[in-house]
Amino acid sequence: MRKSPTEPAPRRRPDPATRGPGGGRRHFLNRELLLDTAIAVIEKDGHEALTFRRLGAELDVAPTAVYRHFADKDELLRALGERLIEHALDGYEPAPEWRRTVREVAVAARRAYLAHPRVGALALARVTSSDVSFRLTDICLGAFRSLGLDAADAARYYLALVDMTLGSASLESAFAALDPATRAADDAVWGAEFLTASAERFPSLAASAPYMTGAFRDDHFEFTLGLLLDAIELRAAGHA
Amino acid sequence: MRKSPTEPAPRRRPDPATRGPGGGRRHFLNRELLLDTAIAVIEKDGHEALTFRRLGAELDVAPTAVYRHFADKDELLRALGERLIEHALDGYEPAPEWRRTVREVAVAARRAYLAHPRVGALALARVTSSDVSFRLTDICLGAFRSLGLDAADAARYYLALVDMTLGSASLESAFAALDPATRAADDAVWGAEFLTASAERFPSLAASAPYMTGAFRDDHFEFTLGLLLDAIELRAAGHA
DNA sequence: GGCAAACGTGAACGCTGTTGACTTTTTTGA
DNA sequence: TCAAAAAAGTCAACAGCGTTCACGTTTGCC
Repeated sequence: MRKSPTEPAPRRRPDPATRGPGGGRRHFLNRELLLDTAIAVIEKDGHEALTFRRLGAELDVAPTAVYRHFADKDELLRALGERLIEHALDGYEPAPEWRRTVREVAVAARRAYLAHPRVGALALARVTSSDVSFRLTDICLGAFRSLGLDAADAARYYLALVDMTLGSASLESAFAALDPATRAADDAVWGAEFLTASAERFPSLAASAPYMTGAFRDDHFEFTLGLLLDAIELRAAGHA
Repeated sequence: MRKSPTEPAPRRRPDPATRGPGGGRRHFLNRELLLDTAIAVIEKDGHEALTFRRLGAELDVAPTAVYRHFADKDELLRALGERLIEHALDGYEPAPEWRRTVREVAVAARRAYLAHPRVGALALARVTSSDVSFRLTDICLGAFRSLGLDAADAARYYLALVDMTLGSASLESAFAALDPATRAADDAVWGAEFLTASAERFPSLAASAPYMTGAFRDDHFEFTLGLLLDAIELRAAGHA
């Protein structure tokens, strides 16, 4: 954060004799370029590779040039989330069936928010200024309204949907950053250890152990989402 | 990570003349003390305050002493999650009613995993070695089994429950680390802007805007959880 | 053409997790 | 009982990150 101008940081001035050239206005950097570069970096090397230094290297600029376009990293990440949503869902038209609409939006949004563990939280922290996001919210609320729910209930179910979608993305994104050895240990151990070790003490666990994998496949999220939509449909029917 | 011993780091040796005293075995540090200190730090100042230096300061030891007890920060965080679960749920006995059981476990687990955004992901990455966690998994699976579900279905619903619970914790934990001004901006803007600005373009959004807050209250998670449990109950009935 | 604004640069800061050699204390085994 | 090994804590330092601030260059405006 930039400090109050009344309190200059006690920092040694660079020796003018050794200071190199300034940058000047080159007029090729802009937010969109930075964001698209950030997306490419994440897709190639994961979200932990997204540093200012990396962005600078990719675009042949000083890392600090990024601060001319984004106040700080959180602002970069917020804008990143919005851009990913636009890429995925700009121009989206609702499907004829409400469930399909909500599913398509949620699955795509989750995929977008997988980019970085903080993106979901940042999306929730500030009302977006993006027309695409407004429109998607409107579409989902409209889908719930088509079930006969009033505005307050539609909002409540929408927030449940958001919590689940962004939560799943946040969790999986954090998981993806763990080192592969840490992650890989899981499946093998569930399979081996509990078929034999603790069947008497934990019988339900022993019986289900072979099936306790796959929490992060896309179709697993869609399964959970389907449960949520079942419940919403059930409750809406109860309102009628 | 400690490197292979075949490849010493090219680092300048400290001048023996200036090197002070080593630490010796004082036998008062242990994992439990470190974990409980970590918990206290997080509760007092939030998860970003949890650094090795902070732990060292709290216990009057060098920060690097922590490495004698935990291989790295991830291992500390994993152990932290397990300890929090033990605090919350050790000795838990299932309620007479399956929904209440699952709800009590999920709400308490979510509360534990709010400690740090990475704890949920770390919990998923490795099969726990904690009896408490095994037992809780067994209890939840047992609750689903009591609905007449088979072992594979019980596992699938359990994973949905885990995804939702840990996801919600991960998201909210990340949200909690944002600065208060970023967080506070949200509610005011939902209230003001959309009652007036875009009602024609986004009618459902405009109607629901006054209700679009409160995503992070505990009762909101319980509402979403209730939806999930409704759906599980409905699908279990379809199996009968 | 000169000045102000915009934007990029470079040096440096503060902070974090981490490494590896050293020191001190405790434990072990003969 | 003593010496050696093990355990555990210390210290100095590293690499890397986000960030700040002063400087330098380019562009746009009057």
